[in-house]
Amino acid sequence: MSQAAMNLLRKANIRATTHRTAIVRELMAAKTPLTAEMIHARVTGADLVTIYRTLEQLHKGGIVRDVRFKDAIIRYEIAQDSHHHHLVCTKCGTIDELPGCAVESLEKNALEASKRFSSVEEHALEFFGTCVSCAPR
Amino acid sequence: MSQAAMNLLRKANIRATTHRTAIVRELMAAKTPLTAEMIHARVTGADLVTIYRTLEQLHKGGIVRDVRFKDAIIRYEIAQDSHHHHLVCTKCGTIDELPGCAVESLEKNALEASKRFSSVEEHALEFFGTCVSCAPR
DNA sequence: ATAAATGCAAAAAATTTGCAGCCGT
DNA sequence: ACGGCTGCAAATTTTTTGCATTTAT
Repeated sequence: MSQAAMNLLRKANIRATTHRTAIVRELMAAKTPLTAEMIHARVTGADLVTIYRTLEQLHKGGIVRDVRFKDAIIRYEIAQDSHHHHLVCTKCGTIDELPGCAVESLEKNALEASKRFSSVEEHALEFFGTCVSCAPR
Repeated sequence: MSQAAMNLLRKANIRATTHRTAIVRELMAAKTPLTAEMIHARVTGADLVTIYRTLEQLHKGGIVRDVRFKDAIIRYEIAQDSHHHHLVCTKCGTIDELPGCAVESLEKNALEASKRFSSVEEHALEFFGTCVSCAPR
């Protein structure tokens, strides 16, 4: 359980303290990306500042990646999970994780289309729609 | 010049005041999405609050769309411009606008892959890389 | 003992809200 | 005059920074 979280931390040369391990554990257990506030609510005892500082380190260490939806709040998810995208309900916020990603070729196209860039390393793709419970019928 | 801006506003039933017209004019002239702060710097006399309130209305009225990059700042661009995506330099922030979009089919795939959604109305796709001036050589 | 980790308080940055006055129709 | 538009001040929200204390190696 926590063992996997600790391994991730050690691999990134980040000391596996109690708080950090708990934070990574929550991220691993989550089915959707989490905000700092959400993690704070799930990890008792850790100050919100610690959450932010830990997330920053996890991000630099490549343990988590950041996700942006329509609000201006940063969400995080475990980066080791296979690269994927999300589908977000614009009414209730329900989040679905989509399997796989077919953007690789688009990434190549993007680079070819731009005269001013020499490489594309990353992309962010999110879908917004209406989930079945919010759909009018 | 401002005529086009006023037309856009009228079409959305938003009163074409001096500030609003100037805000839309700046957005139309910009080659990249603008933040509220950037617009504030370009439209003299208008309070930053007015910029925010205007952008909210423009967004609701379908005149602008919002764009998110890696920071937590909301950017806006004219929505009537053909749907496209951006390539952003992670080092210096240079922004390139990419022509066209081939995500339509992915959108269909997204919907098919999700059991909990009944429609996909929108997507956000941004590419992050390194521009030629930032590339090591 | 040395460097890192944490909490608390405060600051900063982005955005929103309340309210009173102004302005156009 | 009426309702919408705006500015100013203040509040909120999210995130960052400073500093002193605790903790781990």
